[in-house]
Amino acid sequence: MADATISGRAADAVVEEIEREIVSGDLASGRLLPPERDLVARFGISRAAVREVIVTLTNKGLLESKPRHRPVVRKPGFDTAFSALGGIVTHLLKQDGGVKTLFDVRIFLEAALVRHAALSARKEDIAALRAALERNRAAIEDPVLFDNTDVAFHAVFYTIPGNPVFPAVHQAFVHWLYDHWQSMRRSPEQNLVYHAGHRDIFEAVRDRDPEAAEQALSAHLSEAWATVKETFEDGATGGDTNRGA
Amino acid sequence: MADATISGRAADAVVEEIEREIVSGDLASGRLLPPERDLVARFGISRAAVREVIVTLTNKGLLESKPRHRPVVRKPGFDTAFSALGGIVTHLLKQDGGVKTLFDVRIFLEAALVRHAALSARKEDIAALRAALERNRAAIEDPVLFDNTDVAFHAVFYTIPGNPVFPAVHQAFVHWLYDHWQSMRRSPEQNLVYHAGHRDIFEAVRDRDPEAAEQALSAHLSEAWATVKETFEDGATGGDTNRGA
DNA sequence: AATTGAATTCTGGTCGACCAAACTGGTCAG
DNA sequence: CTGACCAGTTTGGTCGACCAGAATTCAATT
Repeated sequence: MADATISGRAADAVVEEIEREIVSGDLASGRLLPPERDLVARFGISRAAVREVIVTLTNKGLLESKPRHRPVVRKPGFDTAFSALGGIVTHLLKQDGGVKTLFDVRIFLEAALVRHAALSARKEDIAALRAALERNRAAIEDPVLFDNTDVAFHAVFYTIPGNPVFPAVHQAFVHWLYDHWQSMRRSPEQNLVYHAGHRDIFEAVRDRDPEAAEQALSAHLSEAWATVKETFEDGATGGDTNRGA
Repeated sequence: MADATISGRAADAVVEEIEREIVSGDLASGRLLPPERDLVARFGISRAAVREVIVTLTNKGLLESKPRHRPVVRKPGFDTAFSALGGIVTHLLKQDGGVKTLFDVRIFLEAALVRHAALSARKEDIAALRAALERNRAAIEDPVLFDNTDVAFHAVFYTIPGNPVFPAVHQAFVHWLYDHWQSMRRSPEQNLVYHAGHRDIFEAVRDRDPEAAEQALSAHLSEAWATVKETFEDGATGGDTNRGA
């Protein structure tokens, strides 16, 4: 499968070995990978092959290699996994309805999360939402800060299920959509509207009304979409996402 | 970003260029990538660098390179994106509660999908579900076929929203969980139970009852989880055992 | 003694050459 | 005329060497 990719190269065995060592903790996260030459000696392969191994592991997200430095070991987390997607998704977004497609997914997922929150949020969760909402309100005048608090507010919903995958997904969404999101520099008036959306969502959740919460979330994001959309629909292809297969 | 992650190398510029060409269609999907030497000549870099480019693109999922053959261009799709995750997720699953974490996500997402289906499935969708259910019923005696029809039944829900991301996600789930999934499920009696679960879900969707649908799905998958769980909980959650392969 | 800067060494980046498998075509036997 | 075999070419895989930037060390100066 994914590991054995499709290769048959000598490098592959080494890739698996290093992967094992990283996962098992023999190569602790944060540590530096041994110098390429050491690996050459250890595995009896050429430097080029080692190099290939490093590139592969880097792309897999298990290593973080800066231009001229030793690669740093990074134990994989779900967030790591999603960041590995980055490259491809970036291109997918450029294709026809890419952004809309992704945004739709976000709406869908977040609607479910909000519903879930309305049904099973604990007191602490509600408190966290309230706090995030307040910070969001306080930042209405500050474009940048509002942006951050906006993201933070939504982020809370991704943490409520307590499953590490959701925050990772959220992070990925933010990352991927950030450019578009930002193209439409927000005005205080706009922020006011968004904040109102957040408030509606919060209140519905607080009142334990899943339907209303989902509805509010849906309305809020659809609204946001309508605004974002304009930023890159100067002459769009018109194709509307759906019905792909 | 993925670009910037490793960048600094000469190879990076080439990676971006090739990426562009693939996305733009200049390098059509299915075609073979030009020989490495051609690229060497064209970009004025060494063979090793070209090689690195190819490895990178392969890992990104834009190329499919078999051991001793010319790489094949693969236009990225959302499915491609998820398959890129494979390597990491495979390892994540081996860590402590990895499988459960992922399975929970599946339950969560699929519950939302089922609910969505109950609310907005079209006639064709219902018909597709009915057909899938029937095929599933007919296969109760056949372990392998049942497996396939089981997956196929669930798959229908992922297609209903009409967003290409969901089928890709489903495919990824199946891929990642398949091993565990397969460790058990092989008795007709068990299949009977599962089919009943499917039927309950279908009927709820058909009757346009989102609550019941979600409930049925949740029960069905939780049940499946309970069974799957046993297949790898012989010793348990705590110590992470192995080193082994 | 502390600091700084230059020389040394270490390490990653790049390259060109060599090897072996795959592909091509052309020829010869049936 | 057809098909299998063989040689030449193409092309990917591997390697060792060389280059340049980064880290380290150590000594000279303040």
